[in-house]
Amino acid sequence: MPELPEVETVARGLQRQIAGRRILSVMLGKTDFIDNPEEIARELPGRAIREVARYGKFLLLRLARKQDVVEGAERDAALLVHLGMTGMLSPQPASEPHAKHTHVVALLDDGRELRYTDPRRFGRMAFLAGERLKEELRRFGADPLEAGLEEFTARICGKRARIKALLLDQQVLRGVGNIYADESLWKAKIHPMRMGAKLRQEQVKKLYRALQEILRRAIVMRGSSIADFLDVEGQPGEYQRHHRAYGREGKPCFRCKTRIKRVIVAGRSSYFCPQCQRVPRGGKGRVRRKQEAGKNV
DNA sequence: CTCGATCCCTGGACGC
DNA sequence: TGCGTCCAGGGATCGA
Repeated sequence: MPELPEVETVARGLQRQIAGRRILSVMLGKTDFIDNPEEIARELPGRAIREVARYGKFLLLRLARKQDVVEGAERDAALLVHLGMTGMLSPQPASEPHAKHTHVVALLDDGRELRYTDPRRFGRMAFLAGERLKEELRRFGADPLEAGLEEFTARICGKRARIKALLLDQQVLRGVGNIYADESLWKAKIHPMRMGAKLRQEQVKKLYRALQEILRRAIVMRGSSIADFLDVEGQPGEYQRHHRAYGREGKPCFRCKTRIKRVIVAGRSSYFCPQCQRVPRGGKGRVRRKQEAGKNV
């Protein structure tokens, strides 16, 4: 499940491997996860990949303009790739057989192919340029590694939603997913159902630091490989060994030995320590009472 | 504004 | 062994 550290890992690998290469041709398989397949097929061939960067959970392949376009001043063209749950983007020798679920193949000018494989097709791919690209990027919130404490605080405290939902909301912060949300909440000792706006400044600061530290460490360890994440070279990440909450239901908390619990918050599994991360006073209970009161059989 | 529900999709886990 | 069923999960969308 590629989140910020996994996508950063892939972006760095691609930057090393394919920056400067030119795309010669494109072959498409299933295209239901692509915004506009015809545009991809038309726009990619002839363009050089200037740079590969991460934007939230997106890979941003910044493309040079086509050789034969003299005017038109089409600046900033990019291929946006979201890996979804099971997406993978990696350059391989053209001689290598295509893996199952390979949906996009771009032949590069060094004889390799940049291949996108994605069994579940929860990913997304789009070619965007100029104003459309800017517009798309504007939709997302701050990068948690770039935001200062002040901006982080404003974003977390400015909305009335549960902290878990806020961390997962890409318009609040871009790049955080289920794993790193749970891990940072565990580290900061905050219950996932707490209302973001009701956190004390001290807790917000703790969360901010926990999130940054965890993301940085995870990047160093090339992300978390749970089911099938592999980097560009086909290597799994190592950070899953350092998970303290995510996926540890029923196992002892690393701090207090209490069994880790799992609840659904914002529609997602949320793992937390019921001892270290206390339920907000009245939070859960009040909601339940309200629901029961409204229901009359 | 915020919430839950639903859908997308496939492979893996599980039960018989 | 093999089949069916259930589930995970990021994000879009819709109705409450």
